[in-house]
Amino acid sequence: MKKQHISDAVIRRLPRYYRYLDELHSRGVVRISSSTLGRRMGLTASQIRQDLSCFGEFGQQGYGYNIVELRSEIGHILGVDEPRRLIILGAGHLGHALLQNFDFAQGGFLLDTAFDISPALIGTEVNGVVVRSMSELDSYCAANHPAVAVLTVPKAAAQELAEHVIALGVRGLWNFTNVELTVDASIFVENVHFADSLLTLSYRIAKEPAPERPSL
Amino acid sequence: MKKQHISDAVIRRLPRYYRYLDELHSRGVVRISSSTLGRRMGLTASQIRQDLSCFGEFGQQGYGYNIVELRSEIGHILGVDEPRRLIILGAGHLGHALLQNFDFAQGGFLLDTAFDISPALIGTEVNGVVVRSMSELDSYCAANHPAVAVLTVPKAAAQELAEHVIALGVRGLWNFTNVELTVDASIFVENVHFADSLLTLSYRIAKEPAPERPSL
DNA sequence: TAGATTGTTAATCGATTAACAATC
DNA sequence: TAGATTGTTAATCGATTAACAATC
Repeated sequence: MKKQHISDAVIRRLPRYYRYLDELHSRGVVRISSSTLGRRMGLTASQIRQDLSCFGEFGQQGYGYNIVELRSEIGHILGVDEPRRLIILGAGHLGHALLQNFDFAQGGFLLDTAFDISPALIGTEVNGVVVRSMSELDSYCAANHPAVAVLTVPKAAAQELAEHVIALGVRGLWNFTNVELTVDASIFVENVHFADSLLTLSYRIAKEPAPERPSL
Repeated sequence: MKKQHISDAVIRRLPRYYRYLDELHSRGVVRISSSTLGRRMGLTASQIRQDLSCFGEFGQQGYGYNIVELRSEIGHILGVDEPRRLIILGAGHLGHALLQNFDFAQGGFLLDTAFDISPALIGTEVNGVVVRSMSELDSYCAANHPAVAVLTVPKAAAQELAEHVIALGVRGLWNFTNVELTVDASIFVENVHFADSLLTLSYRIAKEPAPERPSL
């Protein structure tokens, strides 16, 4: 039975399912039951069935789930088949690394432009994406209506730039800066806080005594 | 009252507290109550007091929390005052970006070496950190006992390399590759799955109809 | 002192797990 | 058909919120 409200916990598991089904598919697996998938992913079969039931009925009694079909359904739920335009703000080391390594198209995003203020970067092309001057940002947005902006600028520039692109119609921010952005509730913000992530690792290591190390 | 088991939800809020208290401190704020902090961070006062009470009693009735003191207590809980050695595996675009932008020392990590297999990178120095050949990995670990390895290698190399450094005594993995690592339960893995993160943004945008755009 | 705010206990809410009838 | 496995309802567990006595 389709649900009205989907919890954050469920939403965050969807990409994992998507990724894992992809891998199973590439290994030639055709179908899978919730119990097998659960065992493999470290989840309970109940949880998987509950999660999926938020969005519809994708399985078949006695058979399980067809992998290609379920993967495509989840992709649809995640919106990968509705291409949306995305821009990168800041083509420094991190922005550059994303341009080089990350497959935006696979997530359903169209990317053709990054923006920066550095004269050394403006006009260069990375992996088929042109770096333009921030001064062209307004006209680009007016013409292309990007839905998402990636914030890979210095911390100090983040809040102001975020407000600027929101005014230009951007609906979601992928925030790599180490600041808590303050924006209207209608704007979607997904934070990638490296420092926070590493500190959780630090905590776990600090808490757990080191196991006996076999003498080297 | 100190708690035995700390939930994951609490652990993930600690770095946020730490970061926010830092910001308040740098703005010259000396003390704060749980209700004010909650309002600012979008949490309830109850939750903050519950979270902190897992680790001890850091406040004072009628006064609230001293910011410098609380920040230092949380830093201690997170283990930032117990320096631990860290290595970067893979000095490509992403590893390079981390070397350039990320302050490992602030999280209590000592970093002096990255490893790569590319002859073009081996021997170069980035931000004071030397890139060495993977062939030196074993002897480096035997001599320096790094606690954490950052995985910024291609997907295909991740699992094998993870197992290798675990055998060399590494206790935590900061995994930037888009694979689910399979390792012993005693090893701490913190995943930074860019694709998963962006897909949650995609989902939210796909689900919520675009608001009326003021005509441009 | 009086007001403010803590740490903690109790109540509520939501998410996960278990159970099972339906059915492929 | 018989066995397997779904989707869903009910039970359990855990996390968040509310309430309040203690006390600075």
